[in-house]
Amino acid sequence: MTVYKSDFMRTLSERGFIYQCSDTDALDRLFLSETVTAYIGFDCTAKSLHVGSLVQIMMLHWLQETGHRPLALMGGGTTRIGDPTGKDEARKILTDEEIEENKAGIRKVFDRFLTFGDGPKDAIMADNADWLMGLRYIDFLREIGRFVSVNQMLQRDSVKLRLEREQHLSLLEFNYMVLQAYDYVELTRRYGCRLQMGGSDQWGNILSGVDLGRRLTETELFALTTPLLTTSSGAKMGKTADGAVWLNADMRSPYDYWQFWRNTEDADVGRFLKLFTKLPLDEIARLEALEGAELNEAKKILANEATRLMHGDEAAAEAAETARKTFEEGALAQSLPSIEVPQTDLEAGIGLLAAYVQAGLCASNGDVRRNVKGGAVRINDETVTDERRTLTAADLTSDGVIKLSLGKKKHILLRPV
RNA sequence: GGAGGAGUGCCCGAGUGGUUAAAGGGGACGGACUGUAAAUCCGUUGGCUUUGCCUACGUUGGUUCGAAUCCAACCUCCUCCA
Repeated sequence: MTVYKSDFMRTLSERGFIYQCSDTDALDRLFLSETVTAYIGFDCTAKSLHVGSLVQIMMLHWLQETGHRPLALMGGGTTRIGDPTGKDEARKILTDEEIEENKAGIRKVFDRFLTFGDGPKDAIMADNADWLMGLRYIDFLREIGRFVSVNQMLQRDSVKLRLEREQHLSLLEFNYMVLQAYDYVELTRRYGCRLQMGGSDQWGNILSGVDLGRRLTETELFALTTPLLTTSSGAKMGKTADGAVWLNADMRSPYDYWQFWRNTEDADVGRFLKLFTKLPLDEIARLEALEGAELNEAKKILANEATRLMHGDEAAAEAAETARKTFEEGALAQSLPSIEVPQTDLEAGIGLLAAYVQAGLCASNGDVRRNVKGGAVRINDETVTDERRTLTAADLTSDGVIKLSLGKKKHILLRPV
């Protein structure tokens, strides 16, 4: 491993953030000599970012931590195009309202990890809609387009794969990387930005910006990517049956977030501790050296720390306590995620199928039926064998709730109101 | 512009008139085993008011008692020719 002199590069390197970099030595020197502004772009394709973006967010956090200036770029403009990278086909076109709503949701996350303001080291949030929306086609082609090589674009994986897989690629999507490249230049002009970071899938897009920057601003710009995050058994990070592991609390509760980290595979514990917590490396080394069941302690610490960063001390402690009661005591924890149903509905009797679908434990009635057959459905810890069972006030426990479980790990409380 | 080939479920991929909600694999979910892990084994994997009905094999129409399978047009991709 290269030994870096700057705090930022050393930290990133030691903690496993670096996958590719356009010029590590020069970048290291840059970080030693000045306060560097670096950016990462986030498209507004959903109301929240998910754990897949967390590595990126942590990088911005470390950037500020080591005395530099992070810039979070909202893709308010580029989201109107849709990044073809890694996609088989164009995503559906989002409406302006959806994009604005998504942007608002995504912004919230950054307040937890960055300090914004007007000072020289305060983080900046920008939106590429500000300069992309007003572009004029012919002007843009003449000023920027002449410096963009189609030959090079065709070599980029995002494009090449599409073509090789015999899938349609529209001019709209093809332009995405040109706009991303232009973003980089624009940020260099506006904020003196010198570095763009991103996931490894963004390497091509980022380099396009570096090339364009060299031609237009005669400044050396840098590119740095993180490794694609997969679990040791090869699955993509953060993708589960119930979808992505969202960061926003209203889309995935702190308890479920905590559980996500608690269920980390053994082989990933050390790697994740380095990437997703701020624990000192010697402490991490101690934790990942644990073996067998003892590793569970390390997983709890991982869950605690990751949840703390995301949702705060209180939420993390509560999630840990809920998990302890549920899994270690087998007791009913009042703080499990819950859904509310009107008292009157309960008195009338709620169908098992409806309850599970409403709780989000199953996708459809048929899904519940299948799980009943498979013995996965339990009410108040008793296995249900009759799919036509109804839930009534008689099912309320002494705590006044009904515990719906799917499998061993998913529990939702049903609360009458 | 011309000739030929292709488009199947979350993904890959078989199927070329009824027995096909569609083989097989992957993934995912559930069960067993464990440590709320991995690996392994087993089961499940379109929806619904479930002995039935509805939706689904690029899109839209058509032929037929009956179509993923035949025909037409369109969309997209590939190969060759101009």
